Amino acid sequence: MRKTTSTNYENEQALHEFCSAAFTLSVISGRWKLTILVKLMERDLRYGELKHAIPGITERVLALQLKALEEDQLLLKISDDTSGHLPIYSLSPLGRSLEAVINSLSAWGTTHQPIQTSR
Amino acid sequence: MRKTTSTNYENEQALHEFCSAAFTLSVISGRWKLTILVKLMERDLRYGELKHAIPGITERVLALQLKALEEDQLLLKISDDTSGHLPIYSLSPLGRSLEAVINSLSAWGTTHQPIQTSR
DNA sequence: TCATTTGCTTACAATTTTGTAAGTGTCACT
DNA sequence: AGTGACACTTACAAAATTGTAAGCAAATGA
Repeated sequence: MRKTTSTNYENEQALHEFCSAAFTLSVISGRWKLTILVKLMERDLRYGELKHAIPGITERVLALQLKALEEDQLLLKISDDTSGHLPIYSLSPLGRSLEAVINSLSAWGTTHQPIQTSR
Repeated sequence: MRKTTSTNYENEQALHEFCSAAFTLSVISGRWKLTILVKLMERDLRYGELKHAIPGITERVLALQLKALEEDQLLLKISDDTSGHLPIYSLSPLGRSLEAVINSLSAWGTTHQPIQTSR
């Protein structure tokens, strides 16, 4: 849980108020969030499918990031309680609206990322 | 200094290799980096000017973020050793090339950021 | 029905980032 | 020579994020 009484927290909030880019950044920042969003742009996925689609992510962190994305309304967790069972994660319209932002990030990275030396 | 032997570090590197958006994100992530970049888009500034332009930032963190931005080649630290004295921070062409990305982030934030309740 | 898979949660630890406070060296001015 | 502004650096601490390992309940499949 994050403290709401720290200088750190206050600084972040203040920045969001006078820099909307910083706000956007905070929504997509986090080790695996972008990857999750990109996967969900292709199609809706279940927890386990995400886990397999994202090598290296652990259960704990996947759950955390999904929860954060859900809290920020970028995705919906659809559990059909009446009949079905397994929940499915699906991008919300708000989540889909990030596509342009992600494309912009991708484009810059593709152009400017230094070539990785293979090992 | 960051450890290069941690799982955390390895995960980050791996992500950068297969998601260029994640790479871009890593370059602009950091509490005050965006703000510094935005200020420098307007005009070149000295350390002290940046400090005054960005309320809340501390000397230590300003120095750290400037160093990171410099290492990522987004800005130049120009110290005219021959005659002048005070170093000036100036965006590199690479730094300026981020303008489109930042605009994209700003646009999304402006449209989708929830209204702040004043206090 | 009973083991297995699935979708998580919990307790804990390592790592990373950010903040606090004080100090250092260079330069300018007096 | 002394004082102060400026551009940092250092030692330290707090906070935040990420990773490791295990556990657990509900749903599924045999």
